[in-house]
Amino acid sequence: MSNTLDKIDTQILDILQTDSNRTTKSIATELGMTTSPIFERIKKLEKEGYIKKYVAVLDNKKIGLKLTVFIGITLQGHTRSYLEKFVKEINNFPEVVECHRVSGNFDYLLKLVVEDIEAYETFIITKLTLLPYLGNVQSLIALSTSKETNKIDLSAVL
Amino acid sequence: MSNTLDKIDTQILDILQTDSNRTTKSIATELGMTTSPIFERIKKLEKEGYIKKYVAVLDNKKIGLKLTVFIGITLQGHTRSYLEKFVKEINNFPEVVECHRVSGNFDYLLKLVVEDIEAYETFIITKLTLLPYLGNVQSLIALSTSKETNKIDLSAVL
DNA sequence: GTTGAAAACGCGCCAGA
DNA sequence: TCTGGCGCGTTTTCAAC
Repeated sequence: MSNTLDKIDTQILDILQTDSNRTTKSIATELGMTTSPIFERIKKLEKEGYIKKYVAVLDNKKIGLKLTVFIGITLQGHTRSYLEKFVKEINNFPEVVECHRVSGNFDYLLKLVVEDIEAYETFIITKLTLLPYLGNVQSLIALSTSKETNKIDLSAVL
Repeated sequence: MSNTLDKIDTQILDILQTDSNRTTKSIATELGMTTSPIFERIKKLEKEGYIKKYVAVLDNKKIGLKLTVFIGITLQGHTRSYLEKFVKEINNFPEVVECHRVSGNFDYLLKLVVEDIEAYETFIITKLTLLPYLGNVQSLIALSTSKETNKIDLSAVL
């Protein structure tokens, strides 16, 4: 069980993060191998956690969630126990799809996907601003999105 | 072909955006139905574009891409043709996983996934700052990420 | 919508190299 | 570790209700 990925592994990962419904056979053909080793490698990649899960990617806008917003937050109190509580609360909001602790001009950066401006305001008023020790809050509303993927660049790690 | 989604559709979408390897049978059982209608609905959701694709979600850090960075960018020139060229260039960088045109203190917000601080600096120096008309550039480096998903909140659109 | 069943497909196993 | 092939299970399709 080597701890590192070879070229074939990264090629498999690259294919699966583009389309996880590809059959082992079609992957095998593309990589010039047979199904068995490809199958074994995929299972290994899953078992060792390189592949976390398989998901369907939905069309947010078509479904009715038309607005993406990023919110930069500065906190006034920084006690450890409070930070944990703050993060826990934030993570429980279903509108919040990402929560990062960041360095720079903010303490936290959130990414939200909501229906519209109203839903965004509702979130701010009924959820976010109820949290204590909130300092500066700055929103960046996505007017348009030219790229949005979670396909990461595996060529960098080859 | 109704233009809107009913409760069963959203339940199916919710299941699939959590785990796309669920069989139609297990979904049918969970929702108290038989496989056939579930199968038909899934195909319809795919065909009509509610489901865009199926992908494997990888463990960035385990694979060696340990750093997530958000970059806010202000441009100095705003001619339409330049904006299009700028976006096109940005979208071609494999490190960039998201590019949003935003309102607020920046014109664009990028999300990058790279190996480490060095790779980030390399990106800034050899790619980003070569683009003309670049104004203010501000980076937010993710120190830790407590939530990162693209599972959107379907309860809002029910 | 449901049921049931048949066909096609891909998975997973195994022996062999 | 890869090859190739076979059997099992599932998916998918297609009847009829």
